[in-house]
Amino acid sequence: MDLQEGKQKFIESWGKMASDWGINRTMAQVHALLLISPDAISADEVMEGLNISRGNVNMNLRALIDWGLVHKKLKAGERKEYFYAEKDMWTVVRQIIIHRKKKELEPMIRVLDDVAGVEASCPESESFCKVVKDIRMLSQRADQTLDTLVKADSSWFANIFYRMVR
Amino acid sequence: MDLQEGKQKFIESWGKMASDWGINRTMAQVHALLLISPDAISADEVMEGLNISRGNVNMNLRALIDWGLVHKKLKAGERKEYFYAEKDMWTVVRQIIIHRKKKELEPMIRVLDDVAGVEASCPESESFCKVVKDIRMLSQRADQTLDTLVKADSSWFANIFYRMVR
DNA sequence: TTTTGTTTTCAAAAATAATTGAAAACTATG
DNA sequence: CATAGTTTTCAATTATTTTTGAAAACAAAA
Repeated sequence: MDLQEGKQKFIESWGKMASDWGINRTMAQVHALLLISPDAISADEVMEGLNISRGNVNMNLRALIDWGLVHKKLKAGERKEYFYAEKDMWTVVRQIIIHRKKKELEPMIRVLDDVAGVEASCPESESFCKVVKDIRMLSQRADQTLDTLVKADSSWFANIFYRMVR
Repeated sequence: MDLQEGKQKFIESWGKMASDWGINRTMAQVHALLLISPDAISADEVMEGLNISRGNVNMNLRALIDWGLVHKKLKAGERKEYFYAEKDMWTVVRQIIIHRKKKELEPMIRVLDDVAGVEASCPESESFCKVVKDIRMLSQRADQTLDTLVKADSSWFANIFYRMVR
């Protein structure tokens, strides 16, 4: 496998994984392309690199910036904008956690809190109340843990998995 | 909020969360319905409960059984099949981890291993090799950790988050 | 074997999500 | 202010995913 082929495979695979996880495939491919670019590149270069339209590139770069995974760079004396990816993988993981937690876990917890109000009438539906209680507890634990995780620093992160399994 | 409303909200919310995570919304709603049903129910009851077609119910029950989240129950003297959800949340989490790890993380790791072969020619693309190396290491760590997790028992699981954040 | 109740399949239809591309909106510069 | 380079928007199109429903397959009982 040569370098070009390897890059291609990496981009495709990153996109596939993302779409399995509910993230737009193209967004992940733009991310992958930037991750493996030594320098910041322009929207035109992304268009060309992935064969996608200008509008698509613009929207996905915007989303990536919103997720904190990509940054803008302005080159002196040039009007064009350049983009580069955050390459520190701990920061990438942290940003993804922050983003998805806010958009997905937190709303879920709010619903579970609401629904838990029904628990007053629990005896009449033990099954429902038990499930809500269990999932709610699990979600809250996850929420707390993720909060701690995102506040942790890189070296702590490097050890976390090791600590978990020891 | 009354019980009926609470159940409805729970089913919708579970479905929404699932589709955010790349899981078919209806599959999750069938799962939610079974989770909050005190007894095993038939495909007809699922059809009626969620207003979906027989084919859809059949396919999603099948998928849930494949994921190890739902089981079949045959009642003596009846030809109809009944279904009930696994209610132990640790088992639910474990089954989801097993399933998604096998279908998504492991193929990704295989691609990264392949692509890492390019590393031989690394000096000519430091950026690419560095990213692949970092993601590969991260994925392998996650893989090992998840293996340990799925082998762990329920009480261990109950403590894991606590241990992580202490 | 035939009938009847039930599950399964899968091509076609519907619903949802992503993409395009051209026009509008910006914005630096002359 | 006007021009030109660039980014942004978004209605229309295209692609993908999900759902339907009727027919086929299956299996227990008559």
